[in-house]
Amino acid sequence: MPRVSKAEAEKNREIIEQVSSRLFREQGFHGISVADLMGAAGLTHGGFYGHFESKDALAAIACTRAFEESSARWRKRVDEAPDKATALTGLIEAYLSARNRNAAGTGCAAPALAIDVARESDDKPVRAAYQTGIESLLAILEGIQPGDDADDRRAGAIAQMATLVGAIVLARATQGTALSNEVLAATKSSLLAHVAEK
Amino acid sequence: MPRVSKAEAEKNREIIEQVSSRLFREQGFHGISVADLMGAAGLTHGGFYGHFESKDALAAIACTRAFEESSARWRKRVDEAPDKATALTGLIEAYLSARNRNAAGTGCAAPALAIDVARESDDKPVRAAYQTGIESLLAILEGIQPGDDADDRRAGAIAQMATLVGAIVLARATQGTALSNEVLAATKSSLLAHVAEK
DNA sequence: TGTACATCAGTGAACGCGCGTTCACTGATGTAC
DNA sequence: TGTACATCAGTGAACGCGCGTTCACTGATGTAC
Repeated sequence: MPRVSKAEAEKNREIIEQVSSRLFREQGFHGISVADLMGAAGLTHGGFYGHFESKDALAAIACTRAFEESSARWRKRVDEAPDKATALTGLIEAYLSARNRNAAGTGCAAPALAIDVARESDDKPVRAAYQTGIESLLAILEGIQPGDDADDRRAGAIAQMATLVGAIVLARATQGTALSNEVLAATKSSLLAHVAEK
Repeated sequence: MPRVSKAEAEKNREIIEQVSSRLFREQGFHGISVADLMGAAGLTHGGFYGHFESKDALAAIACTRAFEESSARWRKRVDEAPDKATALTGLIEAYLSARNRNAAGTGCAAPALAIDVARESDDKPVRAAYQTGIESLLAILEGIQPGDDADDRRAGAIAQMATLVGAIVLARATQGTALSNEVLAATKSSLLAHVAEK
């Protein structure tokens, strides 16, 4: 069924991006092919280059979308919380849940794409997209840190981010073992204790 | 030059494993080919299956070796330190250095292979190798934690491990930017402050 | 509003390429006498 | 110690396959009149 309406073509592009954002997080940039991505979007592979310049270009777009998803979810949580401390503890608990560990495709982009991005060469567009994404998550975390000193809040947010990302990465690598649950539990209680102290 | 002596063949196998351990950490299990691994070891690709059953089998061996390298380095540091507290702070500082971030191939296997391992299916031999490796690093970290309660020491070691791994993963994904250095610095001072409190 | 036709979103075959793995072959090693 | 020969570590061509990307083609869409 060739020559679809302009509105439908735009919808198709939207679906490709959405599906890619999920599948790249699950399987990595090189773990899923253009043909599989297009197939998951209900299309055939040939039409891909009508929508995107290259697979690399789509990777950057998908990376940006994945971070936007996470940012929106974080921001919503912060807005709905009665105060900053509640927002922070709620965010930590949700992040370090079995649910988030088990669903790399719909979970935070930071742990899901980190190593893929690290292995891409500096000029690949996905690197800039990743950095922008991390900064936007950090900005939210900074906003709910305790304390008056902005530098301290940023440093605290960065350290928390590292812990959250590391815990998910380790829990996923050991998924299915007792250690995996232990990682989530121990990290969660450490972070929450640290927050409670302040 | 076919039919090399038995001793030389064993040395070749050793070189392949060593080179693979480095290159897998740098580029991931699927980021480097059998032919490239053999080439890096000074051989041609055809001889590979005389040494290993499959690329997956080598991945598990290389993963184990990479963790053994890290464990040996950690243990040496602990043995040479005047006390546990010094060992722990020294280990944290070395781990979160630009040097370690820049050298994925010779650095700790935990952050380098985590996402690769997470994406392998459960029955792949590399998953067990990764878990064993993590446990051996955790055992060392547990041994230099402050406090009398063994459960607390284990939980503390796990949380520290998550933070160390997350910081390196994030620093590598943002390598070349100011944020990358910021991640190392902020995480280091957070961990060291936390240790000093105890 | 209806007709004629240019546009172009999507199709599927094809491109060159690199992958993991296999295999017939080579010739030095290791062994039996 | 020397000789004859079986062994087998390493070579390089070849296998089937999947990859990212290109392209001639199709036929509904969108537009000019």
